Amino acid sequence: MRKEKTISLYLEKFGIRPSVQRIAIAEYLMKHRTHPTADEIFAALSSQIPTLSKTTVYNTLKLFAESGVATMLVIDEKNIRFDGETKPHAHLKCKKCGKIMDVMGCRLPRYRRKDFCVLETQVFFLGFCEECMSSINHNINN
Amino acid sequence: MRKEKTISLYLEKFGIRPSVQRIAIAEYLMKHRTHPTADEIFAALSSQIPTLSKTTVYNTLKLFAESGVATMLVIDEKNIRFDGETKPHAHLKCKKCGKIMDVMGCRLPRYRRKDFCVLETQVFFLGFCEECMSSINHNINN
DNA sequence: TTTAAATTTGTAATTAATACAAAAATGAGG
DNA sequence: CCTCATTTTTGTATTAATTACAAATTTAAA
Repeated sequence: MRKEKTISLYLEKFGIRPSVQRIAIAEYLMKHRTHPTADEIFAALSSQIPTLSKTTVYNTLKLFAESGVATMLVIDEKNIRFDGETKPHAHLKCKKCGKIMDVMGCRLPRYRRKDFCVLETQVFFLGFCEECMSSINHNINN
Repeated sequence: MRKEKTISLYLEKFGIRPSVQRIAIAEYLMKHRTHPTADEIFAALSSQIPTLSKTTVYNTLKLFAESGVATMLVIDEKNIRFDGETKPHAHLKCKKCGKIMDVMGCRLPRYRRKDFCVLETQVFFLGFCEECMSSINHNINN
């Protein structure tokens, strides 16, 4: 496939040797903008790659995060999530259903100080999504 | 002690009945601006309250977070941290030593959209603190 | 084809957090 | 001062995400 070739080249740009597993995980991250957990990625890919191991998924995601292919999102108290979009952007998180959404059009704050070297800025807006908001209203009326 | 009285009244304002354990945990959070984990709080208080149980610490911190006495900080991939300062403010986190520091003088971004109700905004600046930066420089020179 | 290095896999271990039920403390009424 | 219901605390057992580690497999180069 042409797509695999593209992802291979992309990974190589970050100094990562492409493998079937790494390509599949990278492709999953790019196609699904759901900020998946390692477990979700494992579940989604294990039919496609039956021998896939959960450890490989963990190792690969760690490698991706360290080399800049993906971002590690520490936003959910249960699991670590991963984001294939590496351009800086903010996130929305629903406090009820846990859904995480991208916010591309919001300028991130800047901060400088001499005794700290800022490399990355993360902005999370926590609240209620539309569906959960209406279900809360419904409950109040009962 | 007078301090306990003050903390009692503070907890009651949030609808929380004061108990020896709750007062001690609230006091710890106010005195120590280190964004401690449940385990750190447990370790620090168990000499003062020998019968203290880790479950109580977890329960109390959850109660505090739900009622607004403290903020739950999901910033570290290992543990949840808690912050007794509830005024909105940003945080710095060192990627090397894991230290978390407050940033009081940085305006948080605002974001509105009709299909989401923002209740809370979290801003994290990740990077290297002064000590870790100099240790990295030192390693490069070796 | 051989061999070393890199990658993947599976299992076991670790550990933060939660569930749950018993024990203890608290507070109101009598 | 008792009694009883409610709240809070405690300890143990469980859950589940992540990591450690070593064996197996794959890859790439000589």
